[in-house]
Amino acid sequence: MANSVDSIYGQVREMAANFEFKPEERINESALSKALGASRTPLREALNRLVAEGLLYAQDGKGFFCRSLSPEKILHLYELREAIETHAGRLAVARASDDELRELRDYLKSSQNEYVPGTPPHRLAEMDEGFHMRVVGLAHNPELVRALQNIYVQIRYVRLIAIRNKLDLTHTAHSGILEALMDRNADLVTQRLADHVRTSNEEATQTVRQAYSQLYVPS
Amino acid sequence: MANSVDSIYGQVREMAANFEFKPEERINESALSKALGASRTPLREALNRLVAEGLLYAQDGKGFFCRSLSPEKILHLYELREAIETHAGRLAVARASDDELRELRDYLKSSQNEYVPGTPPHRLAEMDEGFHMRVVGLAHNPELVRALQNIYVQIRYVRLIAIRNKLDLTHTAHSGILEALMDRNADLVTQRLADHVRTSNEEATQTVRQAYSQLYVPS
DNA sequence: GTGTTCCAAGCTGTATACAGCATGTGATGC
DNA sequence: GCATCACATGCTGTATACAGCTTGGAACAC
Repeated sequence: MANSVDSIYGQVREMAANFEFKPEERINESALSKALGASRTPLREALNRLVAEGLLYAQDGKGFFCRSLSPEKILHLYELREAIETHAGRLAVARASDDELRELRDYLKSSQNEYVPGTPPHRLAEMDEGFHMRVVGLAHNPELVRALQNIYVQIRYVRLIAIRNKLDLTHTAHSGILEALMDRNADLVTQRLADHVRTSNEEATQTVRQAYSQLYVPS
Repeated sequence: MANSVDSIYGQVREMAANFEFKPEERINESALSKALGASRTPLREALNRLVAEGLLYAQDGKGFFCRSLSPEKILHLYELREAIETHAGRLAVARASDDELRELRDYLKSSQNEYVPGTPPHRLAEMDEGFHMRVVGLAHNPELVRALQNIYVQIRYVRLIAIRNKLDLTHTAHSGILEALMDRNADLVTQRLADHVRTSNEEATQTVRQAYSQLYVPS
């Protein structure tokens, strides 16, 4: 598994997630493969995986292109996220052991002192993602985790921008979700997750809208 | 888009969905590429897409293998399906136009006379899938559709076996879902979709369990 | 008969070659 | 100045070559 395709796949996936390719930009296979120290063959295999994941798209005869993020697409991804996370929350209430919930509490506690101004955004996003992935992990369902990971990769870039200045709110929301989980209150877990995801969605959508407006309104 | 990779991808996807490869079977690239009239290069690109979709998996140095379906995996996929379909149902209540709902009603009506003994299972599965995809389409969210399509491909084989003799029940359930949609009753839509998916899940899980037991109990 | 070793056949993973098409540039006509 | 067209460059899509590894089986020892 430490072969070339997997390695390239991971690297290009990160590049695509972070929009190191511009939206709609064509990916030059020769240049990228050279930059990654491989030939076009394994690169193209990795690119095809990323097409299947929705991070890139392919046009016959033209090559591979970076996806773009419209406000609508962000909305759609967040709706899918809400569907998965709320359902996972319900399952977690039924399936998570007390030990697992205590681990989640410890994770939240240990990250509490990092939810302060000065923490770099990528770290904030990482902690946020870490919490959510752990919650969904408590549903003991790898397919839910898998689907959610795919979404997070796609929205990571926007979250990274939108997450600034939301420190307290995020941590408070997470604490509320944990509390509802420990109370084994499925309805409350669902509601709080839904509220939290919707809030994030509004921030993210607004972020993309602003980015769009900046594109079309020259300075 | 009518190039070799896309064509091969579609064909191999069907083969994998229908388990024309046996679970855990290694895929012989040379043989398959010859059978499809192409070389190994585009075949491998298609196979990598299918790995990303979860229909196959890859082991470094060993090649590509067909997935297997355990009862647990079926359960997990159906839980994901329930999460997506119920959430889509709620959105559909808010977003579907009256015209769209009438189209759904007409679709259901036109397929009614095919829900009878004698209709081939693949046709039944197709109609069932058609109804569900249309419902989710009413949410006006391509990401939900996309995620669900991925699930349907993975469970199609099991549904094909489990669907026999469930004719009336399926159609009745669909009618109930349509009715709740036309009443714009989100809670009822959610509940009926959840019930319907869970029933299917139980049938599918039982099907796989039986297949498993047949594997290990020699005749 | 059973377990082990070794080998050959065959397969995978990657690089490279090449035909054909897309694209941008410069020349040309108006 | 502007649009158009032709062309050359460069890129994609696919086939093929080949090194290295996996694997199944034969030979062999016990």
